[in-house]
Amino acid sequence: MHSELEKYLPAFRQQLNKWITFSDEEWAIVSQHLQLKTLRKKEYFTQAGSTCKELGFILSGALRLYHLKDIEEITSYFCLANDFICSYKSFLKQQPGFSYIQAITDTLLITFTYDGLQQLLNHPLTAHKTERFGRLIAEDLIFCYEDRVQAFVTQSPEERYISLLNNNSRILQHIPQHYLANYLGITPVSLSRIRKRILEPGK
Amino acid sequence: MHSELEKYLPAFRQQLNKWITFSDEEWAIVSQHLQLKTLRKKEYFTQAGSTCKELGFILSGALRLYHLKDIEEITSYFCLANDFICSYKSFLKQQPGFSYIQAITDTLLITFTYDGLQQLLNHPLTAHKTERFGRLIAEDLIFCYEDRVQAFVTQSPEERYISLLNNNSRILQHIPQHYLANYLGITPVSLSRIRKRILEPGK
DNA sequence: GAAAGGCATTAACAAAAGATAAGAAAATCT
DNA sequence: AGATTTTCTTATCTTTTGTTAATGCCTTTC
Repeated sequence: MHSELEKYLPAFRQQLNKWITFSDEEWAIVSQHLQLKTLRKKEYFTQAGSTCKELGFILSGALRLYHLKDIEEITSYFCLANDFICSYKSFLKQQPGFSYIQAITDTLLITFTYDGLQQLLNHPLTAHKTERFGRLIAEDLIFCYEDRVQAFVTQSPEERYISLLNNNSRILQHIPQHYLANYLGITPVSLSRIRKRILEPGK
Repeated sequence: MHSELEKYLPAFRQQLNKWITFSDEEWAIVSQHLQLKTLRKKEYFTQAGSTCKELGFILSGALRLYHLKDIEEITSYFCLANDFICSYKSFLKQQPGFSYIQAITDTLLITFTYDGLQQLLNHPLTAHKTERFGRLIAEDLIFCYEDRVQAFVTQSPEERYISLLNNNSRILQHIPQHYLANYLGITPVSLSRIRKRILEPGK
């Protein structure tokens, strides 16, 4: 039986080589626990109050992670193609989380379920590499957070926006400005002013 | 031969149970790779430009992590007793980092060297648990960063200070205010004003 | 014990950000 | 295409923060 999923497996396996390389034998086991998931624009990967049951890898599309403050949605992160996406605390502790993860555009993902991952962590043939894989993914996220916290601590909102322009312009494409403003820790109105300041250096 | 280190091993092993429990046999191997390290106030655990060679666990004392912006020191994090401390990116990639980690008070640590940890990761008796231990430590750090980034994105400096008072007052003791101000992403002058606003709600 | 340096507070001013509202531009829907 | 949201910009006003500098307190140092 050949599924839609199989079309994407080789590309996914290729991407995983950034972290870990599975042998054919190992891959046969790992790939049993993979699923394909499609999200239409505005659909949710996970929501506050529910437990995140999957770790996703984005084949195409974009997602945003947000929280509610009072009744306002505040976007704190974006994930694009070839990123992993997860409400980590909720997923790893298997307890209800506080994050919403929503598709910004139609999105295609490959997912591990929590149970599938536990099986891989306990299977003698895959335990070691899966454990290492989990560690490496977690470490990558730490590097990312280190940079992000450092930006908040050492830079002004304007400086943060400029470095986003220079270093991460991938994020800027296709993402509404008011989400970006949240990401930078400011209001949409303020981001608009910063943009104007940068574009009109005279005056 | 009995060393100073041995005095602290049982307490350390006890603390590690939060993450992972080593059998006596495993512990015999793990403990071979541990070292005791003392830092006097203002001494460095690691410095920018050099590669962080150790992962430390704080038995007593306090450290701050800071970066240089221009010529100014900006404190982005604190670690206290029973925390792990490391310049993670530099340590994990074994490449020169950009962080200074300095003792705020006299500090006592137990350390793993990078090489020691690699040996544990490759030793058949300890590989699996050490790999998992590394993953769990990394995950804890992620939970911590998740909260920190969310604070920057959803809260004003004043709100961040108030939640620090309520949730993390452990950090407030013994730590100079100008370091705290950096941690909150504001200037020391501004923190002083916030404190005044809170203490004098009238007016 | 006196001097020196570091640290928190306060003040005054400039710059930036938040809040609110209104209007323009763009995207979405039927 | 026309209509309806949604998003972005602009304007006004208030609040907060940054900057610089001065003061007083406390700790360290000799």
